[in-house]
Amino acid sequence: MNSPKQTVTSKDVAKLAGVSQSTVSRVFISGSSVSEKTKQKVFEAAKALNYRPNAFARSLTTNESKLIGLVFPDADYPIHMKTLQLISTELQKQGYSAVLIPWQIDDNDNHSIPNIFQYRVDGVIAASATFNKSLYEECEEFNIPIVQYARVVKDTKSSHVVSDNYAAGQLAAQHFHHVGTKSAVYLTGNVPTYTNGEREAGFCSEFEELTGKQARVIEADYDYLDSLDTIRALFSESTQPQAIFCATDNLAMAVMDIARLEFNLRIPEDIQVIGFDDIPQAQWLNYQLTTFKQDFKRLARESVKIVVNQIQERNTSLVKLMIPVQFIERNTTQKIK
Amino acid sequence: MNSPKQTVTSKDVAKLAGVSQSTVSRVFISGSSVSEKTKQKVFEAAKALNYRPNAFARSLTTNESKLIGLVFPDADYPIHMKTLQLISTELQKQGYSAVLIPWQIDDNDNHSIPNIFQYRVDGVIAASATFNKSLYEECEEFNIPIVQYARVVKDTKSSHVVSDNYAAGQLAAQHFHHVGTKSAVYLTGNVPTYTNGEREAGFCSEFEELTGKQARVIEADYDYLDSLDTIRALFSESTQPQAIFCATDNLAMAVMDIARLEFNLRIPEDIQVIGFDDIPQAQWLNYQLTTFKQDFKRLARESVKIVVNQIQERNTSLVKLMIPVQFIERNTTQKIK
DNA sequence: CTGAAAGCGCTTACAG
DNA sequence: CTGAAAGCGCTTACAG
Repeated sequence: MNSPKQTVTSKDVAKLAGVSQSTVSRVFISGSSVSEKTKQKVFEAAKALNYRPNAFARSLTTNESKLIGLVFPDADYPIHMKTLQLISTELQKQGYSAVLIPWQIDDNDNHSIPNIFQYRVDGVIAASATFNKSLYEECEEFNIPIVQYARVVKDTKSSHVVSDNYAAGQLAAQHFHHVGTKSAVYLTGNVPTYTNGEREAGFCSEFEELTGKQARVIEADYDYLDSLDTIRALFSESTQPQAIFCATDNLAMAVMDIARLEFNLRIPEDIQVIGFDDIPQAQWLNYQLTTFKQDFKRLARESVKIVVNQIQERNTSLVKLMIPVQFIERNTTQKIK
Repeated sequence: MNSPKQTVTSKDVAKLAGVSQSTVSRVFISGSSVSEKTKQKVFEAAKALNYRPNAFARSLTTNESKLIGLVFPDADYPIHMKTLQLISTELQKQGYSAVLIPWQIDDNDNHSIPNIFQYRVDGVIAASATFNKSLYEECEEFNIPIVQYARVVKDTKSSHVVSDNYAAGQLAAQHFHHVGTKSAVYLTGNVPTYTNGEREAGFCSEFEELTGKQARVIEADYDYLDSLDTIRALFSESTQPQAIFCATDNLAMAVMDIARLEFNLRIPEDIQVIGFDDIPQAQWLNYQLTTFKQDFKRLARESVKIVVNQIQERNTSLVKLMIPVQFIERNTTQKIK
């Protein structure tokens, strides 16, 4: 039953439709001048034969692949599948497909060419939080536009679209101030990222500006379990902060669990918590976490728009876009009266 | 600064290395007979020019693309990014790359050919839980092997590798029985899937076999929030089950939250809970959920192995693989004495 | 609007 | 082991 992969080509369609091969080709290129009548004939023949234009052959002549390389996000953070889906959908709308760029390209092994570049992607969207130097170099080498999604790696010749993390930090500080908070902590993860740095900077500067007191910055770990000891240590001190702004919801939930389960603290009465990301768990009965929501849909749409524009207009000017973030007030913060 | 995309071809390398174009080509095909000396010359020239073989041109002659279509999982389930990463890595090892097949191919819009098939993927791995009929039809049409990852859609000409869900159900029932449970519920989601059906069947038949009582099956919703009302209704009944086996960890955590926060039930003393998936939250202090862990690494490895084998050996016999599941006993079940 | 022909960058028999 | 040449399935000037 293993019929050999009989590929139907434009030649076959041409023969059946009684036209030349170039005419068939034209029919499948939007904007070409083909009479309605022949167009119909060709469509019929194509349908009868189940013809699909061969994208490889096409890209060989047009010198564009309609393929976008996608560096996908690190595992384990619940929000990322949506990202992927949004980007993929958005790309499809624009006539592009996504090919996955392996998360870790082995930087040492120079002999094995990262085979992804053999596919001549027209552009790259980088949604991974970790930095891959060789990727940027390759892209620059081959003049491939690259846009960073919800992240910023400095000193790279690349565009980015990112949430306004600084403003989020400011907002968190303002909220704490408005409800009378006098001491606050910014709880961060272990890997320094630009976006996280912005949150921290916005929070700390605004808190000091408003209250005259410095917010403490404590480094824990982005992983829930690995953050626990640091949080325990914090709560074991003689005086505890009145409010904690956490780099991620994950971290915020670790704080909540420790505070309530191990230190019998009430939230928000004894201690207030704000997270970042609005992961699904933030809405769970047990957490009801006040947090910030990024507009991932818009981030995806804009990222795609940017690469596509740079590809099609051969536009090399980099664009840096900042998207506002939404404050979601739930039950882990005190209400402003 | 917008240097035109100067593509370096094998011809350029040939000229620089002082050999013929076909020799250059041979150097980049493993197994071709080229003298060590010319090989070195070519490598040097290639490096100097930063040459990358053009995969499109290659696949045009070889009639294989080294591209695998990947139907990626539905959003919002925390475990899936790992899946993607594992599959992608595994593919890379085998010399393949993954191109994303949009989650929703519009079945109605027949005029717009799903452009993904213009890329002539050599095979497909389907990791989405939702069924896409046209995808299977396309694959069969074009004789493209397809393997389902951690899921089974019946009546399709496709291989699959899947966890032993039936055994997991049996194990859950056995555990409940061993600690003396007399009444149990299987709490399921809203979308019927084959894998979930297996869990249910294994659980119900084993529970009845061991205890002589029938387990109740209740349909909630895979979404945490949407499942809450059903769970509330269950706990509002006059008598409550002693144990609940949930189709997913998500569901199990909804049960726990409702039980503890709204009905003041103790877990596992008043009610036992078992989940399925071992999502990161299962280890959180607040949950410590007893659950089952799928061997995603192995699922990924086997899936890839199967497609690659079917591609390279032109092997059309379907393979159905079942991978054992690991029971992880935490604190939401009573201990066997 | 349509066709014949060249060319995209490779691989692969075929000679030598 | 190596080179010249045909061919993979398209697109795109060039004529008509």
